[in-house]
Amino acid sequence: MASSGTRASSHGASSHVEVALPLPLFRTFTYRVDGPLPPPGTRVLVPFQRGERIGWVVGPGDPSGIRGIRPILDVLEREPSVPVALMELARWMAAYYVTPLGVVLRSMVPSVLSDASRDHLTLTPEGAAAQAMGSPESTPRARELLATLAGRGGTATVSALRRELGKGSPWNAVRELTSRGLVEHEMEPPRGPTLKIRKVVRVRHPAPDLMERESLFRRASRQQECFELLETTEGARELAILTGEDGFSRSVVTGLEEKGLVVVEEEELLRDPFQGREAPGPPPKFDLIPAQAVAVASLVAGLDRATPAPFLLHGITGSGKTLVYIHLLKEVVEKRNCTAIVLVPEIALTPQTVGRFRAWFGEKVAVLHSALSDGERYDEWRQLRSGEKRIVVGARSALFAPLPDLGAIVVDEEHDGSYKQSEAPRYQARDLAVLRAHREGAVCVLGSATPSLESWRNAESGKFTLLSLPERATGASLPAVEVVDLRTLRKGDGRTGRAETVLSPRLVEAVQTRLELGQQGILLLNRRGYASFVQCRGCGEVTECPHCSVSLTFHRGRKRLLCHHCRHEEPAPQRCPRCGDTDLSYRGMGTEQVERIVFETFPTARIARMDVDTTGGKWAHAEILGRVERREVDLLLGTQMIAKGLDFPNVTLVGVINADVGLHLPDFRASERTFQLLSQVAGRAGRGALGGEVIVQTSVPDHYAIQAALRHDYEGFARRELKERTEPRYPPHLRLANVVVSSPDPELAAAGAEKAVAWLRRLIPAGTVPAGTGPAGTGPAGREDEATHGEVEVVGPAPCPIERLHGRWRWHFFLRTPSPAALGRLLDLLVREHSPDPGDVRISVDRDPVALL
DNA sequence: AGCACGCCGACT
DNA sequence: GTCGGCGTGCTC
Repeated sequence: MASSGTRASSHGASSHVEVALPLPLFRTFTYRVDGPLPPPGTRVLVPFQRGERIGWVVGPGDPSGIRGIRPILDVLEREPSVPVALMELARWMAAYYVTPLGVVLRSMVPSVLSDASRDHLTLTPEGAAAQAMGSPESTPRARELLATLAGRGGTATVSALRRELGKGSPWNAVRELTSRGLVEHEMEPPRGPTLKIRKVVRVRHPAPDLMERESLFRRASRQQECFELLETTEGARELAILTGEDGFSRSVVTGLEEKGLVVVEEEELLRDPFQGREAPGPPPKFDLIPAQAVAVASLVAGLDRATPAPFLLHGITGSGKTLVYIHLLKEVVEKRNCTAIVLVPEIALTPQTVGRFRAWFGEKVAVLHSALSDGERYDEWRQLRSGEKRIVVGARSALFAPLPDLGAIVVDEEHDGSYKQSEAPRYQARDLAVLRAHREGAVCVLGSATPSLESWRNAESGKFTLLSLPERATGASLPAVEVVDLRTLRKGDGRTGRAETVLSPRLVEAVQTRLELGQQGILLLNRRGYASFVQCRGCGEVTECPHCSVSLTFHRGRKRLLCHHCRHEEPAPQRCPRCGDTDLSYRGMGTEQVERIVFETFPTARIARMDVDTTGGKWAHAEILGRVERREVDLLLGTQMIAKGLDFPNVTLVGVINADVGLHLPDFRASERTFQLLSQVAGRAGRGALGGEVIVQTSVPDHYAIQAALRHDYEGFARRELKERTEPRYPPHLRLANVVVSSPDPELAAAGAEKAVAWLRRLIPAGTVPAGTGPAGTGPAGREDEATHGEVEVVGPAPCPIERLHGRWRWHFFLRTPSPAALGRLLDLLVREHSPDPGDVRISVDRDPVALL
């Protein structure tokens, strides 16, 4: 589609384009194009150094002053994979998140579209012979390569060999060996997007008449049967079915082909990720309650504005936010024939959520789920681009869906940390949703029971329009929340693990009641594994990860110690590795241990545990929830992944085993996250007619985050938390960037951070008023032109809270400012102009960080 | 990132 | 003398 047909307007002569490559280079490259100029957003194959790479055309190129311009090798698509609107968004992201444009573009398209070419090496017979004789005339490096290649069965990619050989480029050896005819070097063309194909046998027309049949088939009765079967199935049937279930051999089909009666065609198949999964039922017949109707009316009115202000939909758990979204989407998709994006946290992409959208919008919905294969993802993406599917439901990256005529963007659970990408480009999808909607004139709704303080403040300042759903749609009230003070359970005995300190008498009683009534309960503990550290009682030694400065978590099921950061694992020790003592204590209780204790306490209860360790398989997650839904489970136990979006009316009890996990982390958002988690999980209770209660166990019952959660008092929490963040000042009162300097060498990391800080401080004029002393409530400055570096304050450097990660030592510092423009300029200078000391020192910038660990 | 070029210590 | 270690600079 969109074949504008004006490609003949090229001036005949060759011209140039600017190409962005997905490499850590803050610049673009100019290439010559012979033929029509591909428009911005088009993927092209270009020669780069000694290889080929995929990049995106980002605009016309200027060849003046550049020597050795090379021509592009191929235009990879007729229609840009990145439409104009998204290209502009990409440029904004590149600048704001200080990331190369090509890296941003790569993150916007399905991964199959940016898969680069690969060099293949194959051992020739001569090469195999030479290798067998030790190849004395080769250089050592070439000999090594020859042996490695032989070890891999005679063929491998250069990058695989480089990994195995380590140290330095293998290309000298490759050239030496190819010139002597010992290996063959082939460039595999970049794999285009793969389409799933099925073979279909189709009757050719016109079909033979009866007379002809007589002579055609004669004694070929199987051919005749096969042909006649085809005629009864509208002239076509899948080859695999004919040769499978129908029992015809392939030679029968071949015979028909040779007689010219049928053709075997390849047909493109769309992979449907929900194929064979539960078919969505008919839409539930819910009427909107008044508050929902008001919200829908405001949103629909927004559709009529050219650039509607973003909406914050603050609705308590169970208030029916999803139904509000659905009514908005119906208006957008059905009445106005526009398209829409629905972002949800990854974990909420269960059949339960997805099913609701599919029930209302059926085949118009594309679902982008992390469990999709690359091919499935690509298929969904194509159908969105073509306009065949009008709604996308997906995690973070679904924001970049190439939808024409965008009408609305919904960000559900907008406070959720998973909207922030933790690798480059480190974007915040919620913020980009607001931006994309604004630029495309679409309505943006951010929904949550516990909005992020950033969004709450935007609502208070009038930048966002606040919509409230203060009551549950079913009329049910929020469950009563009760606190159990863990300190009173542990008098004089600090040991954990004893059943009565894990499950208080009060919680045991409440569970018991549920079991007797045939109702269900949810138990939350936000800590995986059995014990978060193993300590020797003799010498106090705690086993740490060899690559990270964190303790290893004991996983009892696997009898191993795991690092939750780098996935290092080792066998669980029988004795202390330092002093040999066999008296080891397992401290820091996790879900595995709670599962054991719950089982011992309630031997007849049917228990399911859900955390990343039990949800390995593609659908394991959905399977566990399915069992809960069918009431095959009495108690669901798990980490935070059970706190979101679940809607089971028979769940009448929520128990929080230990609310303090995470509350004392060195992160300014620790309280906010605790409040959100408690509020979300409490919202799982009493969603049906049966009512519900919540029991929260904690050692700090007076903490304001816990107190506010008890009272379901979001606004009270927000007021208090905003005050807590004024001294010292933290977002949302100002903007933050976290700069991490890392190296395998601790000295280099520290020195690198010091050097970067010194470099930045030289740019910041002395004596200017530092950020943070201005009047409270100063919003993100719109005074772009006046922005000076002086408005930015450097805090640090210091070692990161986790000093060592993946074998690298890490130091970090903050940049704080009320002026995003000033911060952006300073960061841009840092990545472009500042060069770290020699050695393996890396600097990474995280703008608007969500977690400082 | 990935590659080439260039300049210094321990091996054929 | 060479191999290859790493620092430096470039990639259209």
